[in-house]
Amino acid sequence: MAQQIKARRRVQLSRDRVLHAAVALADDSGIESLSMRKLADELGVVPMALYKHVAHKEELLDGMIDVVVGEIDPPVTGTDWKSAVRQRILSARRALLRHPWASRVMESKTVPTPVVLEYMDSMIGMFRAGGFSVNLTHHVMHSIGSRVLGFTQELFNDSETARPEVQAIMLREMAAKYPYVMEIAGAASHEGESVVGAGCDDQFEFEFALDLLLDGFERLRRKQSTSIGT
Amino acid sequence: MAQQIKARRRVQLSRDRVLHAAVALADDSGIESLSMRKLADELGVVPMALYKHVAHKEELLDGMIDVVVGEIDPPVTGTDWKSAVRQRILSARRALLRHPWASRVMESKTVPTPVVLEYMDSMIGMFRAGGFSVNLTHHVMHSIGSRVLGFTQELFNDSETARPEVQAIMLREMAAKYPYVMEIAGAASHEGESVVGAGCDDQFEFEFALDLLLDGFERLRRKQSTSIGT
DNA sequence: AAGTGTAGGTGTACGTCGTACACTTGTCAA
DNA sequence: TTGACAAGTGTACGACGTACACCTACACTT
Repeated sequence: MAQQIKARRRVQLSRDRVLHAAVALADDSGIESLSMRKLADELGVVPMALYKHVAHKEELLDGMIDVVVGEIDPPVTGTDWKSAVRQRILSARRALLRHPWASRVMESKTVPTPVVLEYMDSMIGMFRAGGFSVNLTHHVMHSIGSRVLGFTQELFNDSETARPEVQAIMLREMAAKYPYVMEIAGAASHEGESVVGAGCDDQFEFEFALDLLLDGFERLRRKQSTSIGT
Repeated sequence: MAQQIKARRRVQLSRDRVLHAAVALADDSGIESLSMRKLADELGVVPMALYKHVAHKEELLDGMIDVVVGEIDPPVTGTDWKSAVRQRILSARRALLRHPWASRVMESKTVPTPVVLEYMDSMIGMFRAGGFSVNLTHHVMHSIGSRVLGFTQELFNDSETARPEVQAIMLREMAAKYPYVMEIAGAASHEGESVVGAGCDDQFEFEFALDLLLDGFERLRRKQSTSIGT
């Protein structure tokens, strides 16, 4: 009784409530008009209250991305790699269409969150399971590029490298959690001194995907009598 | 003499100088730390002086994009469509690598500038000249997607439609300046009431490109003994 | 029942941002 | 010489992210 009268000062804030409110707000007012102050307003709380649940706005954005990525369906099982990958990518697309700001926010990030890495890892796993070699999978992931989400480009940018020892520890951790990601990263960077990244030739990857598309175009051009090529 | 002593209060500002200074600043401090005030500083001028040359920050960003797009080489002539397109896209890529902020800024725009439209138009023209039908060209442009620049997706978003009469005039103007763009836009929207856009099935386009890639992947997977598929 | 540590919400304040608006100045045509 | 007009200035305002000190209510011990 007494408890009920004192009652919660609303529903009680939580990281999750903050994140979901932020996503909703961005969905219908646009990401550029999402401010800590408006978000706080929406939650019936003073701006600084949010900082008990997220360290700063950047972290809020990270969390929002994780919410979106969390909406992507897990891989379907019991089919060939192709339709499994296809369905997954279409599910990702649906999530991004629901939250049009998301791809832009992702593109502005340099370091992926664990949730994003997890998604990437399982995506890579689908190709590996489908019989793709490590190298081929690597190129193929680059080809898909923004189709897989939009952040493939510079997954590992080595600009903010920690001290080697720390890096080694992180590496071991990562290898445990994201085996497929590491497999690819490792294959690409055997000779380089930096353990991650830097071994991947961006230019090559770009042209690989470009030529894949151009070859496809040429094939279509040559038989332009199908319904699609009219 | 007297003129020389009075002398220019620096080199004299101009829209061009403003734009290029902005590009330079974004290039080496990042787009998110580019402010009107810092830009003014850089130019040895008070912030409000900039507003005599650009209406607001949005227009500054538009101008900056135009500068970047202006750096893309014109189409080479006297080859087959494929290598012409290839070289052009690689040139676009070089421009975007020089200005990493550009693709992100483009993605945040809903309406393309004339310079961008001009680029698109000439790109489309290359496919048409290469023997691609209007429809096929349309799909192919979508496939290339972010590879062509990053703003293909919703070139014509019909959210901010003007009154029909105005629209008709604009349409005629556009048809004169960007014939290839209009050809494609027209083909895609014959039945819809809105004259531009809305007649293009985004989902279809997405799957078209996706399948093109997946088919290419499958071909590669089946003969994984080449140097690339190891 | 009284005390106390702590997680969660508050209030105030600062520096930065974009830009409205009123002003000065420097240049050139008449 | 005048005076119009384009270019640069100065001041000011509201919105933003967030540091920092504070308060408050509950979960514990004792």
